[in-house]
Amino acid sequence: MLSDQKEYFTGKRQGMGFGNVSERRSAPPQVGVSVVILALGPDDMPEHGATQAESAETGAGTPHSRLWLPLVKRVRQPFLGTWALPGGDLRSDWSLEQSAYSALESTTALHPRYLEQLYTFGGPERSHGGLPMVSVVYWALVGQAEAAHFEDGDNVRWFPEDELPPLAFDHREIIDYALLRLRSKIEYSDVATRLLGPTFTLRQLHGVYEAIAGESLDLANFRRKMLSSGDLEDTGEKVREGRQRPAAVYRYVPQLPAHTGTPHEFDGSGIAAMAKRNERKDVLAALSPSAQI
Amino acid sequence: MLSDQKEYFTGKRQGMGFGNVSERRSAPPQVGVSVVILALGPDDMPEHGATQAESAETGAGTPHSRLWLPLVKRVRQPFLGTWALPGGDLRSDWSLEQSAYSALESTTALHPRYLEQLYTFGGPERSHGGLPMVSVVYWALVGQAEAAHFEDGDNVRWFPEDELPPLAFDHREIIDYALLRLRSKIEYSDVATRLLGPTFTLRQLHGVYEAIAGESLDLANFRRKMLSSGDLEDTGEKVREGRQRPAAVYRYVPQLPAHTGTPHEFDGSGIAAMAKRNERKDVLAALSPSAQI
DNA sequence: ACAAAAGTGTTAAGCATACACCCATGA
DNA sequence: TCATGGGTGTATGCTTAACACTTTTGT
Repeated sequence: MLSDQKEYFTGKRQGMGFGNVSERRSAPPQVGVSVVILALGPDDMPEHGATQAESAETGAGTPHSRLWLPLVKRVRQPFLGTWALPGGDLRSDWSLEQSAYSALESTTALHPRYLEQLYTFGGPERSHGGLPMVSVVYWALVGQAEAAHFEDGDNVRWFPEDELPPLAFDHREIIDYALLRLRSKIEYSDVATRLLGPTFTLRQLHGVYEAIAGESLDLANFRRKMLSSGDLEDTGEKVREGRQRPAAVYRYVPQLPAHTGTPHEFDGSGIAAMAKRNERKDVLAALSPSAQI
Repeated sequence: MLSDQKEYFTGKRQGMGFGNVSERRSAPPQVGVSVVILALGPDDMPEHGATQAESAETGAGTPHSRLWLPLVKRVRQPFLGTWALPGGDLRSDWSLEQSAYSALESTTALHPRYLEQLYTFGGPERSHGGLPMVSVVYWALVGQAEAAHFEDGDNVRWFPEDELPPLAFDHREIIDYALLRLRSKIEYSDVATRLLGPTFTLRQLHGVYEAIAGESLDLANFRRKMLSSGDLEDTGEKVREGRQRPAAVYRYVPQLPAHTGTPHEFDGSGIAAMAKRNERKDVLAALSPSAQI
């Protein structure tokens, strides 16, 4: 990741004079932040109409959208030229969340609808010749509309979750873990809504669940379960996705603003500050998760 | 942006002399590790026999054991003299888990039966005049027998979870979060067994669940549920706790060695290394969790 | 009218809960 | 033989899952 490479060179340049290997080994590690950014891919975007119909024909394959994530190409050793997670430094005058938000924003120009600490990775085996590095990793969800821009930059490119290139450091395992967390969390949390826009039809939400869970869910029961949760509010609008009967459009309105399982997330204060700093108040409103551990 | 950031920080670090407050604020924070250590308290230790019977008489109060945790008294500013979580430095030649294990062991001389990363805390608001600090926090469970020693040292003391003294920094919130995680995890994981010894009766296990969940569970149903999980193996032994019929003794034997929700825990390799280093192989065997996220 | 998707109803199976009951043991 | 905890049986209610069915819309 970027921060890994950076620290590597920082150590070299700064001339701290590591006398030998053992001295360097026992020195405290550097810290950085990385982000696994997830968004629904363009495969079966309902907007694209035709794709939807023909993919439904396919017997065996799942006609679901896939998850995509942006990676950045490393411009330094180790792993020069290899794809890696977006990352950056930890600033001590920012919260961890803010640092993660900043890393996300500066590499992808996206604004997440969800941001949560994933895990902190460390240990000697992940340096690969660089300086020892502890990475506080966050994972983020980006809404459909935002992610639709999908402007692959020169050093940033989106990849589907199941067709990842070789990755630097232990970033492959980190991504796998993020996907695991997402798949786990979708069953008892509201994260699915964060991959769509602020409003959505039940069929869209159903599609997200199926895409992420990887199994097909009875639409009728899904509908009932969702509606009985009381967290979906009918906007009154109707939208036609295909050529048939229009579907009701819902908005996610958490009834009990419970915690997500991580501290700091009772409110989105960290995000709020970030959003404010960047004059994007809408992000603020979108980020008030409600779920259980 | 990232490269801007990098140069920025590189320049700052090089001199090592932080000129003023704003420069110090933007410098990268230090990293450390802390541990929330939990064990069942001596309140209603089944071994003590008599206590068990009389506490059952008490109508309103819960006769359950309480959770206790060891705290250390700070010998530096800020918060000099205040109780705080055990902690230590991160060594770059150790895994995070090993560093946590080491911090735990060196302050309490205990060997945990469970160790898992809790969360990483950071941000400017937690310094309180000290250096900016990022704390990778682990939580640990210690078995009944181990914890029974309970030798309060000069600077280490055990406190019951519901009678904590004022704590340094944000350690109170950290502990609360650890308890939240424990209470959440006990419902779908095997963590309860880690608070007892390697073998236990169903009644003992039931007691742990009640103590942690805070609600009373039907013993008959609890028994069925546990046995039907297939993770309990009858050792064939019988033990009398009171003066009545002896109870069967079980051992926890996870059927599917699934993951706990955190990476690195698929095996207890980090712990294994630590245990080996300290010539305590039994710890190794005890640490192979099986649960879900 | 027909096709396709939106949306509702109905029933069976499974699981959790409550609690009645029998069994084993020492005093 | 009695008290106490160990251990089993069973009825009830709720949730889940499966799928048949009705409704709405554009063609």
